[in-house]
Amino acid sequence: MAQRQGLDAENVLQAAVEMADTQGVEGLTLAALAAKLNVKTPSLYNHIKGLPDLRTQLSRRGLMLIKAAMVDAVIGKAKDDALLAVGFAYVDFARKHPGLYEAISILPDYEDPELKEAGNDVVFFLLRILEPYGLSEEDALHVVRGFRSMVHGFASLEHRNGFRMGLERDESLRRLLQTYLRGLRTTESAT
Amino acid sequence: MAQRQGLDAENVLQAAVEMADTQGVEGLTLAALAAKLNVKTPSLYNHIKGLPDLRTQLSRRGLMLIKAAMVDAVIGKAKDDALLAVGFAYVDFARKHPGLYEAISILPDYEDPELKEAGNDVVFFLLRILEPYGLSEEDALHVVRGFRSMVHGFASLEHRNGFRMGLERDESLRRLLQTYLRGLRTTESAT
DNA sequence: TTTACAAAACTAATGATATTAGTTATTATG
DNA sequence: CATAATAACTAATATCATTAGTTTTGTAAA
Repeated sequence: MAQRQGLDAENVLQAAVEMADTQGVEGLTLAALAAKLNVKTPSLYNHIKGLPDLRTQLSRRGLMLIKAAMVDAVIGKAKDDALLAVGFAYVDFARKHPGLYEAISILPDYEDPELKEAGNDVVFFLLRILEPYGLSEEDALHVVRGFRSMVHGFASLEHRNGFRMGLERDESLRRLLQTYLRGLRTTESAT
Repeated sequence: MAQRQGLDAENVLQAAVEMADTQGVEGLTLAALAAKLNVKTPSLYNHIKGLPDLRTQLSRRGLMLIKAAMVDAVIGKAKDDALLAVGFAYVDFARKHPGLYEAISILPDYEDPELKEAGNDVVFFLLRILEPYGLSEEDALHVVRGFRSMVHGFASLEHRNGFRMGLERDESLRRLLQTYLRGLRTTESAT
């Protein structure tokens, strides 16, 4: 016994991601993770600080990946096309990585500086997409909040089986975003 | 010892609501709840089936109360005014009862029939508010999904401290809903 | 090649939690 | 007043996370 399994921090995080995506964040326990890695639970502490730390790492990784997906989606697109693509990329990420998405949205540690920065990154990214609209800074920030609310709300409800009617879900998202964007065109900023 | 505390199911649920609203759903443990009620942990099992059951009850109670708040908010209002009021009632409920709101949105038991019904109730309520718009049934259902996504997303992000810019949050919500509603006015259903 | 050190795994122990079984005490009812 | 229902209790078990201290293993230096 005591065969080395060649674990390292990245290894463990990878396994945690898989486990979260299949079992949900609730189901990600150190006991189960250790079993998956053919190791006793305390051995994990050579690679992570503990469960809260692991969850924070999960959030960071998730935020990094979802931002990458949004950046990728927007290549070669501008204005409404770009925003629509970003919205779908966001929701698709949540579909493909439910565990990571939970980790993002549950946000174990509000004060983690890396998480704060990654969050701000996303906001700045959205602001840049909004540049061509020529909004004031304040207006743009409100729009960013609105956009985040829409896509997060949609992804979150969908994840929880909140949409039970037999109705195309992609179509619902498309209409939501397009209706909002249409409203934006006919806007005089505040009412 | 063994003084009766006069507990019953409603009592225990009330205490659980308070604890969830102050400590968060995570912080609601049977051990802490029992301590708050001056009772040993196993005594709680005379009034609840267990922790999962308690959480389900919390969800049911939350859904009931948030629907009541929305119904109340809409009295004497119609169309855009009504929808705006409902949106604000929803978000305000989440602000006043963060624990109950968490319980609603985490949805411990997808399959609980009472929860299903309460969820459908909310959808039907929204559909009735949409009646004056004269939408087709399909269009209306998409709008309901959109509306729920917006208000849930907003409430959820706000709850998680997702809005860190120093910007009026009520104003962000107002603009989000109004922009969407404006888009709805200029719509030809599908694109 | 051998030795020595760092790191990875282990065992053992502790403390929190939920849950179940079985017991005692209290209250209400016949 | 007696009895039955029930609310509370104690004791026990199982699952977690976590810490301390030990053993093993791999690697790098002598």
